Amino acid sequence: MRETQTAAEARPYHHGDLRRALVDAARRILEAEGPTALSLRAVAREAGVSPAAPYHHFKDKAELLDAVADEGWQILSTGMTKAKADAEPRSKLNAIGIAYVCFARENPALYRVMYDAARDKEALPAQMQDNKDSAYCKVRDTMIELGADPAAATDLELATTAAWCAAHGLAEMAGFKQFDHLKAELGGEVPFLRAVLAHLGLFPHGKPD
Amino acid sequence: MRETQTAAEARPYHHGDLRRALVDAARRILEAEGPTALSLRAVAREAGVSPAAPYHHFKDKAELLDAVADEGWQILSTGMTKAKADAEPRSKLNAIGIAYVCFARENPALYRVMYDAARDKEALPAQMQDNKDSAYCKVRDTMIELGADPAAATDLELATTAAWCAAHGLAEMAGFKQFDHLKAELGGEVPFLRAVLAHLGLFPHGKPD
DNA sequence: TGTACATCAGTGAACGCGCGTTCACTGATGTAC
DNA sequence: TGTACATCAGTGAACGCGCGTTCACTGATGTAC
Repeated sequence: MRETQTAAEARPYHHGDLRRALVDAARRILEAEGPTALSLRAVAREAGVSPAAPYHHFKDKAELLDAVADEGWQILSTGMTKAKADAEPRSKLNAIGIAYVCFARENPALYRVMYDAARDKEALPAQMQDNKDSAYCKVRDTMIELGADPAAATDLELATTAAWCAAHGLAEMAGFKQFDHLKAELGGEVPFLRAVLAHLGLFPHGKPD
Repeated sequence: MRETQTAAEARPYHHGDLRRALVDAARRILEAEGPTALSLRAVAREAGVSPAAPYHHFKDKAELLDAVADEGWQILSTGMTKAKADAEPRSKLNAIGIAYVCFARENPALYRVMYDAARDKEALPAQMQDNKDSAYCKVRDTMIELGADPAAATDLELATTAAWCAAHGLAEMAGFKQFDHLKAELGGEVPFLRAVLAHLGLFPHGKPD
């Protein structure tokens, strides 16, 4: 398996799949040192190539970051799909919400890169609204399954947006120390997340747990 | 009025209130060029002093940023107080929420600095939980006024947190192009914000408008 | 009221740093015949 | 199957840049006598 290769490891002159290796290296840096450490040079270093090598695979730094962000959205989408499949019908939306927030909490640096990339374009990635499998459509379709009226298009979009906002807000806030005592009181981070989402009304949960 | 002075303007060797001028300069840069342009040197330049001058007033860059963030929290708090005072009793919470989101949307760069500073400390500013006049306490107290049980401490905190998350999430999402058609359909940005908050259930509104 | 002097709040030059990007190059690969 | 050659994917040195911070300094201020 090549994707966990580190800088010093021997490799032929031609890499084979440097593009892939660079994205992986970027994710390793994100996890270990956070978003501020994510420079093109650092990524090349981590992948064990010269600072110029990435330019054969990405036009510039932004394009690399876009690729990293893209992968993040895919992973998130997969996690949401799985969470939905595993949940009982009535708690599907709740499960998706928890999966979303947990992804953000487990990959905070990656999550930030995803949103920063989106902010630069002033748009969330196109796959969100168009792609049938996108995270956005998953939330919307689940709302319909739970009884939302698919004919009331504006209302449905507003509800989906509201749910997304709530999850995003919670994802960004959940790390603050202010909430440590609440987490302790409720028995952990996930119960805390569930409790906050429950207060947001949008996330009905069937039988708890 | 000194606070709008620009770099070239004549001024005596001793500035008078350089600390104030630096914070103002930082805010001008934020508004004009965004958070990535906010370097210590740029702030000094904008204030019309040498790059070393700020060090007589701030230990380092982070301390200047903290001061900027602090001012942001104060302005936000003031805006929320005013919004609450102006609203009818039953729509006070809704008014506070709108004021919060509008502040963030009108000062996006400042808002980001505020949260980045908080993230670095892994805590929202102390004034939030302790200070009777803080934004956090304002939301909580308003919830009590609207009928929340002040004896159910955990539940009250969860509800306040949920409201905060929703507002923060909306504040960060509202700028994306995806929502342009919703804003158009609903007649502007503020109606859109109201509609999303309404879906979040936490923000009861008395008579609309 | 004047003067000596400590203190304060600036200056401007310099430091080392890591960054994104470009360039001329070279080693490896694969295709045409 | 062997060879010529175009193309691809690397190298490594160099570019200019702006950054945060430090330093020895100096001009202005205010206080003690």
